[in-house]
Amino acid sequence: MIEEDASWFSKWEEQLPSPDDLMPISQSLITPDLALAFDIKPQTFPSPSQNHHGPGHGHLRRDVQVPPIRVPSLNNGIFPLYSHNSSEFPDSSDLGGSGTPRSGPSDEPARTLKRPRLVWTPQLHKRFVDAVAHLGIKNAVPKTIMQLMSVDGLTRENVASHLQKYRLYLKRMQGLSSSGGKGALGINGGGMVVDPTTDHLFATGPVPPHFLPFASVTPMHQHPETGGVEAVVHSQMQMQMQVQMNNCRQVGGGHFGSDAAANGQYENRQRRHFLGREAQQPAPHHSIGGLRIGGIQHFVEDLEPADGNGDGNRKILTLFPTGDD
DNA sequence: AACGCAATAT
DNA sequence: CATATTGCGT
Repeated sequence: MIEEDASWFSKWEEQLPSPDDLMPISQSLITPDLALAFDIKPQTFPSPSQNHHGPGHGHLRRDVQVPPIRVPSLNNGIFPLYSHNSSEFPDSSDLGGSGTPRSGPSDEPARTLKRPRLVWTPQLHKRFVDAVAHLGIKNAVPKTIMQLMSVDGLTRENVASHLQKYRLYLKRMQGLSSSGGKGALGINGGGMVVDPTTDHLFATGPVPPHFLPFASVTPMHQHPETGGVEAVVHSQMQMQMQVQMNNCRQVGGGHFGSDAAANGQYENRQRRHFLGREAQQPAPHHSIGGLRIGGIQHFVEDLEPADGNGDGNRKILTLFPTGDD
C-alpha cells in the first residue's frame, strides 16, 4: 500500500530550482486587530531573510515602502468586524499580572476582538500541506507548522484546528485504500466512524503521499547560521493573495482541484514547492507590514458588507489567490 | 506551555 | 457547513 513515497521525495529534491528562484514568500494574512492596534507605520519590511538577488542578475533593491497593511479598498481599512458585542470587558481591570503576551503597554483591542474566521483556501491549505510534509510527522505540530507557513496572522489555533481535521482525513484515507474512496462515506464496514467533516478542502490539492513515515526535518538547505528549522525552499510561483471579508461565501465553491488523493493514490505530477520563510519569532516588533517580497506580490483587500444573507453577518477573512498556483 | 483529540459551539 | 473553542488527558 505504501511504498512509493520515497520516489516522491526524490523527485521533489531533484526538482529544486536553481538558487535564482529562491525567494522567500511571506504572505500577509492581515490581522485587522493587529493592524489597527499598532497603527502600523509605513515600514519597509525588515525581512530578516537574507534573500538576495532577484530573478535576473541585478539586485533589485526593493526599497518599496510598501504601504502598511492598511486596506486601500473600503472601510478606510477599518474592519467592521463584529458589530456590537459588548464583550469589551477587561479594560478597567488592568490585569495585575500575566495578561498580554503581545503588544506592550499600548492597549489593544486586539486582545478582545475576535478575528474573522480563517478560510482555508486551496492555496493556503497547500502551504499547510507542504509544511507538514516537509516537517515530517514528528515535527509537524501546530506551532512549527505555523512558523513554517509564515503566513502573517495565522495563529497556532488556526493550524491546530486544521491539523486535527487533516489528520482525520489522512487516517480515513489510509483506512480506505480500496473502498470507494470519496463516495462511500458513512459506512465503510470498518467500524470507523466516518466524519463527514474534512474532505473537500483536503482533496483539492495534491495531497502528499500518505504522509512521510520518515522522520526528522528534511535535510535540505538549512541555514548554517541559525541551524533552525527554517527551511529554505524555492518557490517558482508566488501566491498573490487577496484578503477578503465575506459573509459566508466560499471561494470557488469548494472544489476545483484534483482529488487525486481521494483515489488512494496520488498522481505523480510535478510537485512544485513552496518556500518556508523564516519563522516568525516572538516578534517584539510588529512586522505586520506589507510584504512585497521579490516582486509582484501585493495584496488587494476587499471587504464585502454583510447584507441579509440569511446569516446575519458572519464575516470571514479569506485569502485567495488572484493568480494561479 | 504545547500537544492531541473529542465534543461542542458558532 | 467550515472553523473555532473548549475540556481534559498527556
